[in-house]
Amino acid sequence: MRQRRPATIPDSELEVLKALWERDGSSSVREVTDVLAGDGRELAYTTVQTLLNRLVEKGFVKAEKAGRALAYTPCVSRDELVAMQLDEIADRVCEGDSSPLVLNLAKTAKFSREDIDSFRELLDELEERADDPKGQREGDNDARMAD
Amino acid sequence: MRQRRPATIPDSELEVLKALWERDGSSSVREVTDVLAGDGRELAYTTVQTLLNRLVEKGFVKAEKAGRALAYTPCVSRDELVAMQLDEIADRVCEGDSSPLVLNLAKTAKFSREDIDSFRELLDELEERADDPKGQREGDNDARMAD
DNA sequence: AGAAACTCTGACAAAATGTCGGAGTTGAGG
DNA sequence: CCTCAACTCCGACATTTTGTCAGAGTTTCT
Repeated sequence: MRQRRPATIPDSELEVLKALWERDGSSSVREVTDVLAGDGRELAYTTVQTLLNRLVEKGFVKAEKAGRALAYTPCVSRDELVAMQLDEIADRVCEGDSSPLVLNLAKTAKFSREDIDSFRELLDELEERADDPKGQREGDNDARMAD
Repeated sequence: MRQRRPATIPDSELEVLKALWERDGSSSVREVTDVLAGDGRELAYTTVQTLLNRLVEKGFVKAEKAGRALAYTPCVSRDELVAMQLDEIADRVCEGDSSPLVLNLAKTAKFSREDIDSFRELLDELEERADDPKGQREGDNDARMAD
């Protein structure tokens, strides 16, 4: 039985997931291990493997047979993970209401002019959507990989 | 040694913290226990006490002598906790950049017309501030970061 | 003082985390 | 075909964190 995705990923697992994002497409245990090593994070091969498998159990990563070994691929983009985490917070702390999150975030974070502009656009879009509930656009998954 | 505030509060502790928020001002162990019981969460007195003390260790709650017993008071408001959590996510998942959070949040969450309007206002304010980097002091920040 | 009521300290089992060692498998070389 | 080195997979294990208390201490009331 698939373990429900716990919006809380432990540090070590997150590092591994990031390594997967850092590379493109799927990776083998060895490759991930190397990426981490390159990042100054020296971990035993088996350790990485365990972390990778835990990520699979939790549904964040998918493993497929690729020749002799398994190839691991992230199931969630950074954006999706963020979305989950935010949802989790809204649920746990704010009884599911996410508006407080946005307000809070906007208040404390420091944004650039660009950011502000994107938000404006987003708001326009949201308003339209509110006017026209039928026009729900779904498929624009733009997973942005800053870094 | 004071445990650094881990932006991650376990469920049971969160429930207790919520109970504290639910009441006003400070509360005794007994009172919190009662609030929880009233919420259908039946916990032994000592259990509540432990949770309360852990919250104190973690810096989310403050305990002061009040007569024979200790009076527990939340050190962080719901909003502050939310802010911390958001910060944590930005740090862990987005290398400290919080804009993705807002974008994501805005995209998935469902907002009312009012919400959208408040955001617009907020953006206006932010933009002004960005134009005039010199001193807009908003004194409504009562973030008590004790030790 | 004695009983009641309430608080505080220490304990404990179960689950989550961080990190591997060693068995099993497979292609290359003798 | 057999052996060796390389690599993968299956647990294992020590800590830490979480969830929950029982029993010792202490203060108040009568």
